[in-house]
Amino acid sequence: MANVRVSEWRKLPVSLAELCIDTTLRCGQSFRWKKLQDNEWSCALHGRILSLKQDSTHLHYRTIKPSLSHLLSPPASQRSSTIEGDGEGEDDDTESLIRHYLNLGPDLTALYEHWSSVDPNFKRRAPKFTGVRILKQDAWEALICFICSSNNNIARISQMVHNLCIHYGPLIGHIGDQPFHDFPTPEALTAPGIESHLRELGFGYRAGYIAKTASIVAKERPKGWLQSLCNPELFDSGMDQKGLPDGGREGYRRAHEELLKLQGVGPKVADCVCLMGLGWGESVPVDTHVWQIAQRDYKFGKGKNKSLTKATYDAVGDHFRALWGKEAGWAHSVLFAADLKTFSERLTTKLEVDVDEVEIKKEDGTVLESKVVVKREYILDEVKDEFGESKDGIVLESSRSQRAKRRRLLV
DNA sequence: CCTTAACCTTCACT
DNA sequence: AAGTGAAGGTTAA
Repeated sequence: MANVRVSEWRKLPVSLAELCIDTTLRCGQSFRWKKLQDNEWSCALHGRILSLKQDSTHLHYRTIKPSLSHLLSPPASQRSSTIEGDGEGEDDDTESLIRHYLNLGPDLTALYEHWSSVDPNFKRRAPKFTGVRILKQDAWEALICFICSSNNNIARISQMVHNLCIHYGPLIGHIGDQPFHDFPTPEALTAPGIESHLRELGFGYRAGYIAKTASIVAKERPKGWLQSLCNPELFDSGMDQKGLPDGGREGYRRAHEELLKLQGVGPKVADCVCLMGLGWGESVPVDTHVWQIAQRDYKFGKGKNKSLTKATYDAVGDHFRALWGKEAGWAHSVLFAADLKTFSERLTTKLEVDVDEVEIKKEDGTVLESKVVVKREYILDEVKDEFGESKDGIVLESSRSQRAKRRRLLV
């Protein structure tokens, strides 16, 4: 196998309120992280495989880098293994990469407090979704990933992105037999015949969008064009709404406008790129989920804003910017996460556990089998308007699958 | 400016 | 078991 350098585990002090990787890496803002083993997340970034895990007080990380020294390395007989120990010294830039990518600067606890103080709905929904941090992803990767996201679900988006990386991105290394590729460059995605190939790979109509957008970015835009749309200012505590215009700052509006000129990029995708790739905190992507949240909790969907037209789209964003302030898109992502089916189990709190003994008998009363069945009762924690019918807030089954599981037990 | 239909594919649910 | 609808939408008419 290839020579690689595996670093030791290192750690940064981070509380779960400031960052919860299990939520942040699954909430649909990034699509390449893989959970390989016991709560260890890995992804290829900037020429290395970065692995993360966390406990209640620290974020732990390590890297696997391809070794350049194999060109002049001693014969295998003189080495104990192909894996060398912690090769990095003081020149390791991994910590700064992590701080940047995970956007560890902002005081998330303070931000949650602010959003809670101005919005009772946020205050009610957010407690079970703490530690949701907006990542600073590569803008090009975010652009292509969110082009893939149209009319799609997170599982398939992740599969499509994986396919992109496998076929067009550079191989960085392996963990076990799992290959890790970095995200392909715009140039790589202008390869001849890429559209039909992507169609074969199951991208559907998005194949054309990706091919066209890659071509525009690689050939019709100056180098560094996408990065030039970035928010230049460092994060300031950002809780002042002063100086935040209705439609957001000028730089944000310009970035959004520029992105709309690409293929397969509408208002929602452009906002995702602005928020997660370009650092514009006031960007509020309004998708079907957020539209439903806006109707359910913020009185949208009536009168002038009956359907999600462009005008309504802007009105929803403006409403949230006025309510939450400069980092409105961040607050929006917390509520979005709270609405994902992936996390729906968190909305139900175990109320009690009943243990029943069930006997299976023949007609004559002979006991064939006796087993213990655990019956769970759930109460919806202050959320009484979704996830199943609630009777006085009490729901006997949290989901259909729960019901099916129990039926299986009883048979 | 608003409204519709078409667009690829997968998967859970009926 | 085949059919339907929705999944972090965008485009063209």
